[in-house]
Amino acid sequence: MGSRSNVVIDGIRQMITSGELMAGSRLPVERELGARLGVSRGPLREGVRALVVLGVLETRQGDGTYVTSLEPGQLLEPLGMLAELQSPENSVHLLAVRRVLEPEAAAHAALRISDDELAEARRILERGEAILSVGDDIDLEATIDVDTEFHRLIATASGNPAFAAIIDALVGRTARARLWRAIHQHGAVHDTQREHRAILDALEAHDPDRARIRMSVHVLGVEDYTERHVDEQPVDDVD
Amino acid sequence: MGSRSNVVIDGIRQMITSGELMAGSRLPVERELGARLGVSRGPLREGVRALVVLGVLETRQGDGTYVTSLEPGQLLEPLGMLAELQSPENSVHLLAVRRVLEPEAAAHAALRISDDELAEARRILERGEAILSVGDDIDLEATIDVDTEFHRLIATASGNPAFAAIIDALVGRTARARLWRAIHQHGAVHDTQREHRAILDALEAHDPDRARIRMSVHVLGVEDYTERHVDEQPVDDVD
DNA sequence: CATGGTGAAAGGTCTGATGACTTGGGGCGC
DNA sequence: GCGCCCCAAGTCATCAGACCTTTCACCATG
Repeated sequence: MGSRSNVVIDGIRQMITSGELMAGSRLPVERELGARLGVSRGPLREGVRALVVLGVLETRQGDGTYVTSLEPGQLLEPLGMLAELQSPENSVHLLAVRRVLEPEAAAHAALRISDDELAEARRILERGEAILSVGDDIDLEATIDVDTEFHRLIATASGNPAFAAIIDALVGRTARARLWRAIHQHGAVHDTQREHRAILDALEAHDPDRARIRMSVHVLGVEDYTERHVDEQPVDDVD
Repeated sequence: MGSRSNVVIDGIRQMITSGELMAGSRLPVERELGARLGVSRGPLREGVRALVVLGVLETRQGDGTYVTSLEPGQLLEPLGMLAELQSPENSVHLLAVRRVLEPEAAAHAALRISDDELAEARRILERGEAILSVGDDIDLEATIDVDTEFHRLIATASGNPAFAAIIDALVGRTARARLWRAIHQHGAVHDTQREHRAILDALEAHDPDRARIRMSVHVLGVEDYTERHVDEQPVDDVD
């Protein structure tokens, strides 16, 4: 096994679960922590860096190393990067998760969404309509942004940070450029906008059942497009 | 920003998304890769180690560094560790995710579960019944194992690796010792076993609707226990 | 042809030195 | 006395070099 740095990871993890380190706590200095775990600074830094990437620790140069808030949103953040590395065939599997989670999130959101959030959602969809009203030459990037923001807003409004974090990760760029190109080619961008509007209506009415169903239909449609166009050429756009 | 090692992570990630590195590919040697990314061995190793922990890379001493299969199960593995770091208040949020995902996974499993998997599920539940038949002095650890294995088997049998990976992570030790102690104190361990049996019946009948409902009820029950006992004393058991 | 040894190559670890950045306090000017 | 600036100590970030451990392939030997 890649031993020494795993010792570091396990050691720090146990220091947290045992309560010795709390959220926001500052860790001992590198040299001291290394001595305690029986490793030198090299492997120690490797382990710490890994936990930083996982969202468990946070280092501030010139200051020290701290435990993060350990909130779900923080810890599930790396999930986004992992979703991006998925091959198109697996996008179907990830969309299946969305199809289950997002309607539920929408239902929760319908019950507890605030007026401010509703106003924000309206603003997002108005931007979407402005983009579509220009005619044939649609700004695809902007359309994707609108879609992303709309879904994330609902996920957040659900009040469940775990929902929000997972949906956030899955709504991310996963095969999105290719997908939206396909949607655009089939003139379905207006359908998407209409579905978004229907979801918003349900949220405004604070009707969880309608919100759930509208969201289900919406994600199902996206899923259909994905399944139909898995075979198309890959688009390598770096972010 | 924690600069140099992030350069490494982004660099390797882009080498993968750009197709330069495929699943299973071998990376250049440390010194060469470091030279190419403009960093020395230290930060390079930090970045590589982080990607190893995320399940993206795999190092073999004396051999080289390779890209993993990049399958969802592989990449979502670290999710388990993150779930363990959650505070009890957040357990409710994680259980809400289970309540949504597991019934769907059970429905899928009902449609596609194999005879071998059904046999395995029966064996697991028989073990559970053996544990319960001894009388009052129930082996709680073994009971937790049975529960874990049963849920994971169904998640895997769903055929969706993303479902399986996320459920796997959430079914993990999250506040489980405390939870099961509460269930045991209320004499509800037999209820759990009975619910498991009902789920298995639905799977054997390949009836997705029944499987979904049975699983819903089961997880809902667990959720109730959790909500009722969040306030109890924490149990610090290291794995 | 099979088998065992041997060495090159790769990742793993340690050490020391240096740079970059943050923080807090002390000194200086007003 | 008050406030501002500057500096020095502490900390993480990086680099460089050396050595250890493990793996794999080639080759010599039986």
